[in-house]
Amino acid sequence: MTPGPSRSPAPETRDRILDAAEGLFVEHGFEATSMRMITSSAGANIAAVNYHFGTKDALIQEVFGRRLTELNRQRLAALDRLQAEAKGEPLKPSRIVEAFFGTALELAADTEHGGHTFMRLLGRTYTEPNAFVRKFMAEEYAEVLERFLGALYSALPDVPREEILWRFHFMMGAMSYAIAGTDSLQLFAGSFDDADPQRLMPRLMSFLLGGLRAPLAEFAQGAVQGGDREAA
Amino acid sequence: MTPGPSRSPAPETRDRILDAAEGLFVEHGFEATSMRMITSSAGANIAAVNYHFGTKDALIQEVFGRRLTELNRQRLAALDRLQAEAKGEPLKPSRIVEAFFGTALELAADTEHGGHTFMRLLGRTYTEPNAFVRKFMAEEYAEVLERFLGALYSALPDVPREEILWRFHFMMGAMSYAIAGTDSLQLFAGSFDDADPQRLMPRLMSFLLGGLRAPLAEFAQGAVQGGDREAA
DNA sequence: GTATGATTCAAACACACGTTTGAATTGAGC
DNA sequence: GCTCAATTCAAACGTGTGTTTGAATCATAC
Repeated sequence: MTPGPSRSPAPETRDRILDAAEGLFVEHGFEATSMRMITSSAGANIAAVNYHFGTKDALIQEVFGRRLTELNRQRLAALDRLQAEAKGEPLKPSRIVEAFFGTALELAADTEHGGHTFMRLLGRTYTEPNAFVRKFMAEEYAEVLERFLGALYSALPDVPREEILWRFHFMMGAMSYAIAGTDSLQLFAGSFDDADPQRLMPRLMSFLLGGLRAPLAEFAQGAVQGGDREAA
Repeated sequence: MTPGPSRSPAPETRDRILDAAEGLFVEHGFEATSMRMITSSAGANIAAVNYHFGTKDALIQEVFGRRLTELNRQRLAALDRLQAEAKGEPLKPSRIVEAFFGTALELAADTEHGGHTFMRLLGRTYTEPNAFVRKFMAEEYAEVLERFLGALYSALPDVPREEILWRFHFMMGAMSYAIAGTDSLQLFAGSFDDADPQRLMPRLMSFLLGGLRAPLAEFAQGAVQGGDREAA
């Protein structure tokens, strides 16, 4: 039962289901997207999803897996390239940030092959409550985060590691919202005519680097008066 | 049917349901939280929620309404105070940002009366797919965003309004993730021992102001080379 | 052409969902 | 003590969920 494709090259039903699921997950969320919505949108039978993937959770995992693995592979490749070019010299923090977030933004700018759709989904999923999804994401990110945080630690030896960690967290939030929140929540009513992903890249990069370079906060209570140490 | 409380002062069942719902929504999300989970957690009968609120959507709306209205009232009061003190002088952008985000961070630092729980929920909800929730949030935020963005436009007359809009968007993302993502996604494995909300405030503020002040990006394609104009 | 494995299909499974019902219980005002 | 409205309760409503079944169809190899 649930034999799985043994040696056939590319049955297209499987991919149609993945594409349909990806789009519907973005639009309605995981829980609110039913298997019947997915299969009918993909023009497949309801039983097809269990035949090809087993369970709904496994389908979710596969929706992420096929894109996230590749994204993180590219991120690591970009970091490898940087470190190879540097030949032992310390890396510029801005280049590290570009390798991580720029790679993601390039995927988000791809509106033709579903990259944009996926990045919207990914952005929302960082705060997804579903335990299964969380666990999967953590595993998928473990190596990448270790490598990039390590690179930043080396590039900024004078900045406390905890500060770097927090700022990386802040940066991920800014990027995720920039991508996921633009067209989903119309809080900023009618104002994002210029949601062109091509233009998002330089805008966001400038903001991220500004935040990374901000003076380190002192732990005075109340209003923040930034110190004069520069973080980056 | 569904008479609603007409003139009684404070039946406690209603509040127990709201508190239980708030906590469960944070933990599992809206869709994955059932009425039975809520009422059993609140020690109430399953029918109580429909008696007091009518529908699940109305309950969700009330969970947000009771806290978000107050938060935004405080934000506007803080801006009023700033503008009164300035007596016509232009406001410092950093003060405007503090009025908006600092007020929210203070609520997030309140772990005793559920403020922290609520802010985690709020952060995730900015990207919530549910159409009903989105519409409600947009209405609830309309006035506050108009006032604060207007204040920033006046404080930064030389910066294109679209840039200010984007940076505000980025800032909201950084804050939301900082609050919502800390304990939900353990991407940064085991590293956030120091998740003390009191310390989050100065850290995040420094980052946000750094991003706001970052040089404006030029729209060169490819890697970002920030211009030399300062945004704030 | 027939055998074999992969895939599709209509139908049903048991279960959980949000909501409703109508009777019981409570509590204050007279 | 009685009245009457507010509230609680057990039970059921109809519907949609993820998943499973077993037969039908398809495609390939011999």
